Amino acid sequence: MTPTELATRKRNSTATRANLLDAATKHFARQGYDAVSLREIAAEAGVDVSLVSRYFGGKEELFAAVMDGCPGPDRIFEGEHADFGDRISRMLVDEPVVDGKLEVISIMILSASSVVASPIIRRMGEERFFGPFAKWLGGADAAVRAHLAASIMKGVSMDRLIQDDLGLSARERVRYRKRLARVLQSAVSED
Amino acid sequence: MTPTELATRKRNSTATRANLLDAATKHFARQGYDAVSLREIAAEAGVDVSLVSRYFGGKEELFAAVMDGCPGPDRIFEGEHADFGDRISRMLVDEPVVDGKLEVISIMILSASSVVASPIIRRMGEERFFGPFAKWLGGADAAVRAHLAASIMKGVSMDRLIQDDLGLSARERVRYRKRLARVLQSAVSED
DNA sequence: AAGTTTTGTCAACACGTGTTGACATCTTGT
DNA sequence: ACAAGATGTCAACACGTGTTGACAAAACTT
Repeated sequence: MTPTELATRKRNSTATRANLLDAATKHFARQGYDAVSLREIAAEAGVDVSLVSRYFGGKEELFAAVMDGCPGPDRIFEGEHADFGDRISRMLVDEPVVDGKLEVISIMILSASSVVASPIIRRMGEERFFGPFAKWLGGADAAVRAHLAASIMKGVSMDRLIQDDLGLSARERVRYRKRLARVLQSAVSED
Repeated sequence: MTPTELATRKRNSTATRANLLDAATKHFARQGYDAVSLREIAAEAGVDVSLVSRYFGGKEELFAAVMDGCPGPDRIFEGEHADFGDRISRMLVDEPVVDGKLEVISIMILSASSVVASPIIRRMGEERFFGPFAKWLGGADAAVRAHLAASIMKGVSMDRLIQDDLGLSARERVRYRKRLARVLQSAVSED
């Protein structure tokens, strides 16, 4: 199957599979596991619902595939350790929270209440998030520092999901961000 | 209606209303708005589902009533400002997260993804949480400091909801708590 | 060009949901 | 004691869900 065929074919299983995955990622990041119906996802991808079960096995496996494809901490935390607080606070407060690098956090937050998504989140979070994050941090108590920083990040993201402007004025938001930068840096600092 | 009657009557509307409210609070704090069915709540209260609609009007109004009855920040933050970080960190890390004073936070977290519960949370959170919290804190930038501290509290609570032991050993958890205390105190400090 | 496999659509299913109205039973006032 | 109102149960409803199997059309193989 040549690249040309990949683009010109009317029917293309790998392409629709990818479309399904993209649509699922988008919707899960906005509404969470339970609130999203497979029909919404399929409609967004432009295909029938039944293809989800055919290609992924079911809703649960689709969710696992989405989590698997999300950007890991290596893509999120790249940069200097000294800049951590400043860099992440800008990302958390200024960037859109439902797509881009923060997508995976949104999904974790909005799907935490689901009995079926929760175990997947716990497993993936440990394997692909806390583990690499702690390793990236290094030093003493790396796991503790990673978990605390991750908790703070989730909290801020959640408040932005509930209310995008955090219920603060633009001027207040700047002060919020600066304060958050200091707090995050302190959370991961080795002393 | 004498107190004796209140206890001896087989049928007591105010009592069943209270039972319904208690059961709803308990279940919403454990599973969130969407995941809980009215039949579960009614079964826990020992009555039929239809009474929910009769007494509260519907699921949405029941949720609003639950949020209304939850302990406010006055019950959560009572104490000295200098002890804030230490006190709250103990509460967040050591106490059970699904009942007691933290119930309202659990409900906010687990129901944030619901399209119907989210507006109620936003409204109640502002009226009965951030507002009083900021007033309790006092000083410059009180709203900013309150929001940041609340974000951190939610993040930690969420991680405990996903995994009660935070995925840490008992020894690590102690260090996590100490670090969290410092971070929280720094979040609300006035300088 | 015919036959076979892949890819997508459609209809139906079994289930659970919140809500509603009719009915039964307890409680109270006269 | 009897009627009236309050309180609770039951059955059904309309709807949306994830999943499954039969069928149609496209794409590939020979």
